[in-house]
Amino acid sequence: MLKEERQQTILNEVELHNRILLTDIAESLDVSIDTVRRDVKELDAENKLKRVHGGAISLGFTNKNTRNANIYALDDKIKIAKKATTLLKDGAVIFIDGGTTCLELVRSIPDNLHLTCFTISLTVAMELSHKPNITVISIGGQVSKESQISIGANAIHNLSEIKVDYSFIGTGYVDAVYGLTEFDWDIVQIKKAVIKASKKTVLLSISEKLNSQHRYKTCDINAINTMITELDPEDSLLGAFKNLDIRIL
Amino acid sequence: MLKEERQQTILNEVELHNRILLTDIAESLDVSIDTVRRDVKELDAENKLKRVHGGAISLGFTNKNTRNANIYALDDKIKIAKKATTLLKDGAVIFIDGGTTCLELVRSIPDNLHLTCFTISLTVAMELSHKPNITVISIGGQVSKESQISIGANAIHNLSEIKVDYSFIGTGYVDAVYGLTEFDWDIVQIKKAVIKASKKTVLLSISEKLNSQHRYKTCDINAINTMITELDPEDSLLGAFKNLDIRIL
DNA sequence: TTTCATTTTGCTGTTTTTTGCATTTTTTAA
DNA sequence: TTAAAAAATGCAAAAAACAGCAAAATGAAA
Repeated sequence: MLKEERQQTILNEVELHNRILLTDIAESLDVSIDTVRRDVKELDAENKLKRVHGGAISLGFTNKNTRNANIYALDDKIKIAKKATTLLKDGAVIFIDGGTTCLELVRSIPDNLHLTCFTISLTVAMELSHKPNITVISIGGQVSKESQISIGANAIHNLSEIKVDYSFIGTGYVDAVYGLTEFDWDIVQIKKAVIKASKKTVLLSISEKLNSQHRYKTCDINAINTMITELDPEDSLLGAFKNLDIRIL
Repeated sequence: MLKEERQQTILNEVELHNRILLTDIAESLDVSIDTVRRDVKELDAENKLKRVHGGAISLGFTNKNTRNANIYALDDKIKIAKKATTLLKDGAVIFIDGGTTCLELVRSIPDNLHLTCFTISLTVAMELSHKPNITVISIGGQVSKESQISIGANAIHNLSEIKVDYSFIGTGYVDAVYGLTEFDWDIVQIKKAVIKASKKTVLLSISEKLNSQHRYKTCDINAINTMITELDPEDSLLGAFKNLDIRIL
């Protein structure tokens, strides 16, 4: 077998599976592991793949890392945000949660819309304040170091005194059976308060979060009036949510 | 499983759910917790995520917007901030105003100091939340578009229910005779509430603002306990403040 | 075909990396 | 303050990488 041919095979495998093990390749090509190692070393030098301990991975796979510098799955989140803006009516009073998806919603709000927006998120409040025609009201409270949102009794109390037309919330995990769940107890408490303070609740979630769950429960899935993902409403992934009393966008 | 692959999975989970537990990851990837811990340590060193006790959180959440590009008279403000930190005692409960000088104060707070900080400023709250050992409480209210601080009746009411050891405030204009004045009516109202909520009030102001005044009055100069400028306390520019009941730093 | 220089390959022993475990120290939360 | 959880530390086994070497393959020229 020619060296060129062998290296091409290695590249193929890498592109196909995003990663390979040197031992696997050596076995399947029936050459010594040293040969494969040297091949991979060369291919790495030619920037055809990335050499790692024990194998190699495709460049496309690692480049994801640099895109992470911005926002994970940004395209999907923009798609969701766009759909969510269709629910916004001029003059409405709404609540917007923290998180990157909700931040995209803020950025997608048309400039001509007059809104009153409540939020617990410092980042969202900041972004909203740059928008014209929007009255921003921040809900005070202890600031969570991780997520930079107001949590705790004070925030919950403040929420108990308002009633918004729509709330747009994210979630850590969502499942058709187990409902909305979170990693963090405090976050669950605040989200419960948000839902209670809303006439209608809209869940924004990328499809990757569907069918996942965690420790603490925010609410049953039917506490949500509308669910928005980046998928087409008819997508089979949303099947489990179809027969529930939820509007899917 | 390759190390790179594992780390990519960890990053994915972090980006997806904003935070993860090391134990969860260890279980789902079927590796020891030590391995996950080391991975997260590396990823943190590469600034791909933020390592926290027990897990990791996404940078998207905590990433500070480094658009604090050109602050006017930054050197002076840093000087003032440094002086102000000498007033901070471990365990104190303080209020920090908005504005760039106060922001520098936040940045100057030593990491070993334990403080409870109230603020009406979104920016200050954000910056404070990156500091260890500091409990941050944001005062909610309508968000002023210009200054990104909470104003209005709600914010004032919230302030009426607290009493802090020290408040560190800025001002638009300050004069030995006319006291602290502002351009903006709403700001004056909120500052009055802040002063009322403080045992002691510290004014941070660059010397350029001395001997200037404007339309609306916040308070008389003797409502201030300590005034800090970038000047030497003996500087002749501070002469007009010398004979008043103010400590000058 | 033979010869000879060059490249490629596989093997050996050594070094480095990775990983899991046990123990100690630190952090966190009650 | 104390008890539990997590992090740090040191260690050892296993896997992989490396370096050097010699055999094998290749290719060009005689």
